[in-house]
Amino acid sequence: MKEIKQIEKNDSTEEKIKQAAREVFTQKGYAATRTRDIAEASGYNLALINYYFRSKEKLFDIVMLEHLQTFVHSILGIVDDPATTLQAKIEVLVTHYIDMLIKNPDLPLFILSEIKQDPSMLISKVGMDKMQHKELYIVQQWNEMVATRNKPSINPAHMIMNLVGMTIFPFIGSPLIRNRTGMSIEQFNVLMEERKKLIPKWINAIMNME
Amino acid sequence: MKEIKQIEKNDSTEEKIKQAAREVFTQKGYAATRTRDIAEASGYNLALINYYFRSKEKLFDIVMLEHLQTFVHSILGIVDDPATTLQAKIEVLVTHYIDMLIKNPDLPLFILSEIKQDPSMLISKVGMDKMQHKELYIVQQWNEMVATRNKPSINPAHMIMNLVGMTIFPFIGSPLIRNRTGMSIEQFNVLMEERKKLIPKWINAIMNME
DNA sequence: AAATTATTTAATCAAACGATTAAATAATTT
DNA sequence: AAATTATTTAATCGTTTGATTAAATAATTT
Repeated sequence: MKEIKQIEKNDSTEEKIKQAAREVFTQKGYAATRTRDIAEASGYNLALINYYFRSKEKLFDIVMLEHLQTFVHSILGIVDDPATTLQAKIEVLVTHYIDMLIKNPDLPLFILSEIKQDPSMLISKVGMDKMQHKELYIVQQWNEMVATRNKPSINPAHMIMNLVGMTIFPFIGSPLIRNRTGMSIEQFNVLMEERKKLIPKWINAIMNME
Repeated sequence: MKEIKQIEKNDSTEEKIKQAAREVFTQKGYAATRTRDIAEASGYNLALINYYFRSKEKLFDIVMLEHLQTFVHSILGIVDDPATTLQAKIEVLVTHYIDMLIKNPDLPLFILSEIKQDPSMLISKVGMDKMQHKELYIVQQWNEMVATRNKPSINPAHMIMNLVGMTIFPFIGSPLIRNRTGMSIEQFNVLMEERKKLIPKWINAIMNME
């Protein structure tokens, strides 16, 4: 056994600081986060934060890197699976992301805000340019679908925006939505659970219209 | 004529500072914006900024207030018009918002980020709780529609999220989308122009499915 | 031309913030 | 028990930042 001292990997001090940093950064954004906030949230002190991670920016880079990996993670496995239909892929994707977003509702706004501040991060801090042209199986399936379908063609970019927008936007707009409607987080999450099944149907309806 | 000295209202120094503040705040957010940035962007100096607006926060409040008014503005006029059909209202709304977002692509991410930081702003800094229960005409039209339609009913909240998500999300995700696809802003805007006509159709297809 | 107002200059303050350091103490390992 | 490692304490440094001030200059009005 390698794990004798630390029962769980996230029991180490370094990991606990990283966890705290993740929470604070994700909730407040880089600029509004003070290193002292992270110290307080972690239960350790300022000196130790810098002892482990050298600087605020280095700690942020690590947090952001892991976040982006969380986001990209397992997408490829879903999207590149020859065993599932296009329809099934959409269902799995939406379910997967809504589950993740219910657990991490701040993630989209945080990531999109920081990317906007520094889009070069996508290629510098993450090797996100690797799978650029990988000829994913889902692309092939998409092309087959639009070919065998005798409807006016739709720009795939539109459908991706629709799919991602319908899935992610409610979480980005959640504070506003909840404020306006008086919805609780629980009620909101019930709606999100409903959307797991609804969004694929809606995408389907859009594809088969006219 | 009241406007002899200043040909345009936005020729005054106060207005030019406010404009600069709007640009910087909207692009970088409150926390990442330094008062010195606003001074530089306005062409005036730090002392004058504080001379006119007392503090960074006061200036921010004004900017945010005007932004929220921009967002809410004319919605009521569209949504509460008894002369137009529900379908027509959706078309006008989408067109109106996409036009506005092409001119102000940073607005949604900025507003939603700052609202998230301080949701109480919606009622404190803006009188956004006035038109709370105003029994808008569009609500009546919606109820009529779902009544005369013999399809399974959909929670209106879902449809609003879909409509707003499909309209606004592309602008929020624009930096990421453009980075991934290599799209230029012009190409992106062409897509957004297309969506003016497409989104109402998609909403329609969703409403009439099953 | 004189008076008033707008804007700049430059210096400065106080507080906040990222970061470092050295020494003290606690916890763990050997 | 001794040695090593982890963490705290507390002080401090240098910089940034929001904000203020007083005096000088420019622009506008009277």
